[in-house]
This record gives sequence, structure tokens and C-alpha cells, in this order.
Amino acid sequence: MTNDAKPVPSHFIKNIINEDLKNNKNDGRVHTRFPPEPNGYLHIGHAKSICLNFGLADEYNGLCNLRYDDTNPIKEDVEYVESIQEDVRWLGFDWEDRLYYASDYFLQMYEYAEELIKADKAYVCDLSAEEIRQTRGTLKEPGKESPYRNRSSEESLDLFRRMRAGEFKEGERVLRAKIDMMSPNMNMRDPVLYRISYAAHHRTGTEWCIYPMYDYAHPLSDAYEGITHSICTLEFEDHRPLYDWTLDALNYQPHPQQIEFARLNLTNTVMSKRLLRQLVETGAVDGWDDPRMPTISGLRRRGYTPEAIRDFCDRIGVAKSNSVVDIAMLEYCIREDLKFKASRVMGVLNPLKVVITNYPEEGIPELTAENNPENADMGYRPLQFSREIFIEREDFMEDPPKKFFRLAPGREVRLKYAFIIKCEDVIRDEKTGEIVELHCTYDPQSRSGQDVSGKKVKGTLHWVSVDHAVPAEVRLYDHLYLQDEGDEAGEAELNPDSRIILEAMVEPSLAEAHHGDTFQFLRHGYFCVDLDTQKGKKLIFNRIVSLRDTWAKMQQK
RNA sequence: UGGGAUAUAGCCAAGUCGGUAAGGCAGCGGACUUUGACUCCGUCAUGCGCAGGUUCGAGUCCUGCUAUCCCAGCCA
Repeated sequence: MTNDAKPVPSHFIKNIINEDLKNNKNDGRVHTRFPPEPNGYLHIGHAKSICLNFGLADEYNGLCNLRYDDTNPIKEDVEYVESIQEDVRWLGFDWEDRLYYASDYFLQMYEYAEELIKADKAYVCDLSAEEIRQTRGTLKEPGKESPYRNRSSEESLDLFRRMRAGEFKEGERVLRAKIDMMSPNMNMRDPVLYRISYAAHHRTGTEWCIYPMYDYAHPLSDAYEGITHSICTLEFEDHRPLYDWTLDALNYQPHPQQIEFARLNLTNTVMSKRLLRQLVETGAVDGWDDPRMPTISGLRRRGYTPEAIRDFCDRIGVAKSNSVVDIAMLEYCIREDLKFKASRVMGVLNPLKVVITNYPEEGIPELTAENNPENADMGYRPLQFSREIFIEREDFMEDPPKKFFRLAPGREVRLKYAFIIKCEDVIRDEKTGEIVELHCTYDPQSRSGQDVSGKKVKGTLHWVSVDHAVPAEVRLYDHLYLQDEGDEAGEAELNPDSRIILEAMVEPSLAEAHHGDTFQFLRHGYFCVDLDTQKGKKLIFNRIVSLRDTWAKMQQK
């Protein structure tokens, strides 16, 4: 499209790949994967990983797989596997025919485990979960070896086969790697490789009653798929020795390399699946795709575009330091993208009626509005002016400060795409004293595009014709402001101002808008149409993001 | 003296063999403007967690500290 090639940001993972390529490691192949567990909806943090993995494959002429890490049946569901594919596709990435499931490899993994047992590198342990926990030691003290650690390979193999055959109850036995109970790395203290679970798996049903643990399944899945660079987040750094151990134990080749990077954090929001789930389950939000949610589906419904999200992921970079990205960066990206795509239209969120007292009896011919001054290809549309219009209540001040450029008694402003008007009279409600109406005169010489009035005004207002206006629901969103208590119990509390619903008046052309269309309401920001089909196609606009407002900023000072 | 990792501006982040601190977001000042938007121009680290050392020269190398994050699931 554009030729201004955006400089592709460099980062440490590319340095590693470049080095590997130079040494002809992996025969010059680059093969990555995005490996979500289907236990929830994808969020913007996953988008970072998706863009990284698929982006790297793209850039190095390699491949990227989509693989479900579905090794824990009790947490997983087909609802999630479907939403994940939809979201990855929507973001603009294509795994082609490489859609895999760790559960596809259960048999291979099982056979590998038998080999491990025969090689005396794994054993069946009869300790209870509680006993294993107690003998694991602490961060500062070494663990104790299980009394079952040294039983014969034959006995372990027999027990393991019987585990698979369903002869034991959940929790009765596990398969453990025989590594080192004295290791300073907790993950190496004879980690559990297989546990018994009779829960139905969303794909394999009841075919299996033993399931591999992440640390065992992940390196094998990567190896089976010929992954060269297995990119994951920082908390798995301590697991890397186990990742390598699993593949090295039987000298398994190829040997993918695990590389860790820092997960995304955003100011004023929360990325924890636990907290997001809580919002959904308590009904604090309307669902995983509520426009307030940082989920991909929430952002999509809010009106974010895949282009904006990908641009964001490029801009934030990839590194190993825990960081919190300012949400202003995301907001910048969506403004930047919508700037050329969204039609500029007029909507009044808090209407104040204006009567044009010198409006001619014969009426005024149709006006013309430019759909997007930054993108001439988007064309023009007709616009109706009339004797009565609505303007934004906050665009009128009876006693304005010096720098107020909008309407005030005796002042003149331009109505966007239309005429210059002058405020002649302020009409109040007799009882409450509230301003209910403004009486203005218009200057017929000042018509937009053919202004011969010679007037110069500082302010331009947006407006809608009372006769033609279409009522619409407008939803304004604030940040989530969730408190993450960190540990288990933490109750997530939603910012009460996170959604404000207004009854607004919008210009008539919007009556035909489609679900998902994006617009810029002049001065109010970018909005996305979210048609409520339940309520007979009621027009709902989600505000994606506001415009930068230097006037509001001035007032705050 | 458990182990692993990280530290460059308000935020994110480049910085390959040591050669004199990219870029973006936010901010600030100004120009322009029929969106107080957009755009444009200018500005924003004598400084790289701290303290020493090596060197003609250190964000990069060495030594010693400090702070923060992760790890004791039969979760991923």
C-alpha cells in the first residue's frame, strides 16, 4: 500500500534467530507456534505473542503453527477453541493446514514416557499430592526423595500401564521424572509428568484417564512439529532446564530452543484471565466480548481494527524486562488507523435546541459534506439544514472565558459544512431557569464552500437538524481500573464509570449504518456501530476512543 | 550467600567488535486549521539502578552492592 516502509523494529529474539541462521542451525528453518490453552478468550496480551510468532515466521520465510495446549480437560472447552481460531484469523494471521492439538500426541507422549521409565528416568510415585508437596522442600531447603523413587523400572512400567488402564483412582499415583530432589530449581525436584484424571476431554473424551503435564507435553509437542524457536513468557524461564531435560533424556532430535520474553501489561486494565473470567461470571460485564474487555473480541466489538492492534504490537517491542505499557499507546494506534478509514459525521450527545429565526420560508438547498478530509476517495454526502437544529450543550456558554471559541450571547460561530450563525437570544425555562433554547440568525452569505460574507470566526460547531435527526444510543467507555489483589481471593472491582450510556441525536445518513462500521463524530472521537438486533436494529455506537482535546486540557489547568 | 531473571527519560524501547546515548508514546512551545482534531516545526537523558576499577575512551569489560519480578499445582 504505502511505500514509506516502516522500519521493522529489532529485538533480542531476532538477534538469536539471525545468529542461528548464520550458523545454519536447523538447516536455516524458522518454525514457531502459538500455543494457547483453550480455557478462556484471547486478550491483547495474547495478541503480542500471536504477532510475535506469526510475524517472525513471516519475516524469516518460515512457518507458524496454531496449537492448542489442551492437556488439562477440566479447564478446557470447545467454546474457547472456536473463539481462539476466530480471533487469530481476525487479527490477520493464517496457520494454513497447521492446526494442532497437544491431545493429538497423547499416544506418542505415552510411548515416550514408557521409554523414559525403561531408561530409569521416570518412576511411578504412590505419594499423595499432599505428601509430594511436603517432601518437595522449600525455596531454601532441598526436598526429600520419594520412597518409591528407586523401585524397579519393571514395577513402574507395570504401574504406569495400569494407571492408563484406569485401575487407580485420581490422585492415587503419578508418573514423576527422576531428576534431582536437591536441585535449587524447584521444577527439577522430580516433577510430575502424568496425573490421573477421569474428566472428559473436549476432544479425546474418555479415551484417556492419564494426562501429561505442561512441562512434559510442551517440549515434545514442539519437537514433534519441528518447531525451531519455542517462544514463551518470562515465568517459564525456570522451566527451561526441564524443557531441555525432557528432550535430552532420550536424546530426542530435533531440539527446539525455548526463548522467553516479557508479557504485556497495560495501564488502567488487567490481563489476568482469572479476573477477566470473574467479570464475565459475575455479570459485571456483558460477556467476554463486552467492549470494555481487553479481550480480542472485546476490542473488536469496541471498534478496534486488526491493523491497529498489529501496529501496537510492533511499536511496544519485545524484551525481557517486566513493563507496563501506557494505554495511550494503544489509543494512539487506533486513532492513527481510523484517521483514514472512518467517515466524519455529526452527532450531538447532549442536545441544545437552536432556532434560526431568519430561516427563509422557501428553505435552504441541500448542503454537501466531505466524508473524510484526509481521504478524498471517501467522497461526499448530502446534508439537510433546517430552521431548528441541535448543537452540543457544552458548545454554548453564557459567560465564556477568554479563550472559549464557541457560541455565546452575541457571538458568531460556523456550523460545520453550513453557515455562520450569531446568538441573539437565550430562552430559559420560566420555573427552573434552565436554558432550553437559543435563538440565532444565520448569514446566508456564509454558506460553506461559497462563503462571501468576509467573516472570520474562531469556532466551528457540529450540529444535527431537529427534523432529520436520528436518535441513537451512545456508549462512552472509560478504562477498566480493576484492582488485582494478586493472590487467590482478590475480588475484581469494575470502575463504575467504565460505561456511560447516553441518548444522542445523530445525522440521518447514519440510519443506514451497518454493524461494525466506524465513524468519527466530530470532536467526540471514533465510534463503532453495534446494532442491537434484539431491539429492532436500535442504533448503538460504542466510543472506541476520544479525540485529543486540547480545550479540555486547558480547562483542567 | 536457595535458584532464575531484569534495571537506558513520565511510559515502551534500540544500542552487534568498548569510539562519545536511535525511534515511538506522553508532555511542553509554536504554526496551520470550516473538527480546539489532523498535519507541520521546535523541545524533551553531560546521562544509562548505585559505588568503585580497567582503558586514551565504558550503557557496553571487571569487582562489589541495591531494587524489582518469577519459582514450593497432580494448572498452563
